Amino acid sequence: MSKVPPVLLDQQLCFSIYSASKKFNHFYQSALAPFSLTYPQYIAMLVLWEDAPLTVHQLGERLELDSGTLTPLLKRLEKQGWVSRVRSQTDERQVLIHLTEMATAKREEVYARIGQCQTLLGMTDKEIDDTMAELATVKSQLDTVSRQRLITKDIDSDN
Amino acid sequence: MSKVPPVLLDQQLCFSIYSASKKFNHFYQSALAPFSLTYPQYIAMLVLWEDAPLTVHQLGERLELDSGTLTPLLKRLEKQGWVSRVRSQTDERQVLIHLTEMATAKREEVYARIGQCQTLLGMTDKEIDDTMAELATVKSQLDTVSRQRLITKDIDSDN
DNA sequence: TTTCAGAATATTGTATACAATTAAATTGTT
DNA sequence: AACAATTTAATTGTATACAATATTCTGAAA
Repeated sequence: MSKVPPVLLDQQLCFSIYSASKKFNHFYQSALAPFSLTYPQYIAMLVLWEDAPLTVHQLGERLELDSGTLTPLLKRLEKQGWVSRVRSQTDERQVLIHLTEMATAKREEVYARIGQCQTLLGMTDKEIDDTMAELATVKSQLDTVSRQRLITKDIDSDN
Repeated sequence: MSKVPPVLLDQQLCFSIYSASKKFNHFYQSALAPFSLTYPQYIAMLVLWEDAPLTVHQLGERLELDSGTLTPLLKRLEKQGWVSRVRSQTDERQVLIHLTEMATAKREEVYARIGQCQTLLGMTDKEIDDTMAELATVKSQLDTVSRQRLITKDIDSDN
């Protein structure tokens, strides 16, 4: 009975976003190649440059990543000399992520590189703000829906 | 000398997109849990429902994924009964991905589920179109820039 | 036809992601 | 103090991504 409309990949907002996300990844990954930073490593550094030291948990809240992702990522950043991981004295459950001197020294250089990337992108501040505003709408919808004990099977019943 | 403006995570379009992409992933992943499809598996099925059979290469062009990602993904889809992978008779380099009967049978059911997801998202067609249009702009910029033999180190020189 | 450049897929290695579990430390309650 | 509940990181297992390489096959040129 039920004749449901076809779902075309090219009309899916999710794929649009998925694809854009991957392209941005590559873009920054190559722009940051001189620093040997992957994109997730780069955004971790951004947060740390804003606010270090931070616990793994605090960093994870900003990046929306959990320790399963962050622990190995931070170990790699440590091995490459960007951060140090230090057990907190006051609460031994926590690990504090500190910037190294190298990280502090390279901050401006990375900022400058990112500035160039933004220039290359060639979007006006307004275009960027508008796009981010639309994405914020999408994200808040997704959060709301996810929180609402998602879709129950029985909505399907048009058979 | 050079005082470069700080780079704040929350003002980065890339992070906005990265974050939205992950949320969409979870959203569809849970919506499609009854079918045991991950998000990348789901978009692969979408393309196949449009056009099967397709070679790995053709599928990869639509999804912007290479064989390094697709080969194992398709093996998992095969194991779960969604597709069959068949060496082409006419060109033995190629592997044709066919839909199984189960996949054909479940198509409408999945389409219906996605329809519900779109309803839950609560965005108008116009909002979705507008957002996708803005993302298309971003993506074409990223493509252009990437194609242009990317950023040379010397642009940095403001020291 | 032999050879060889190019094409298609698979494989290897590295790095995310994230659910689920574990382990250790802390807090709250009695 | 004792101990259950919670919190924080780390670990385990599965699934993407993607660069780089290997393998096999095809088609074109010599």
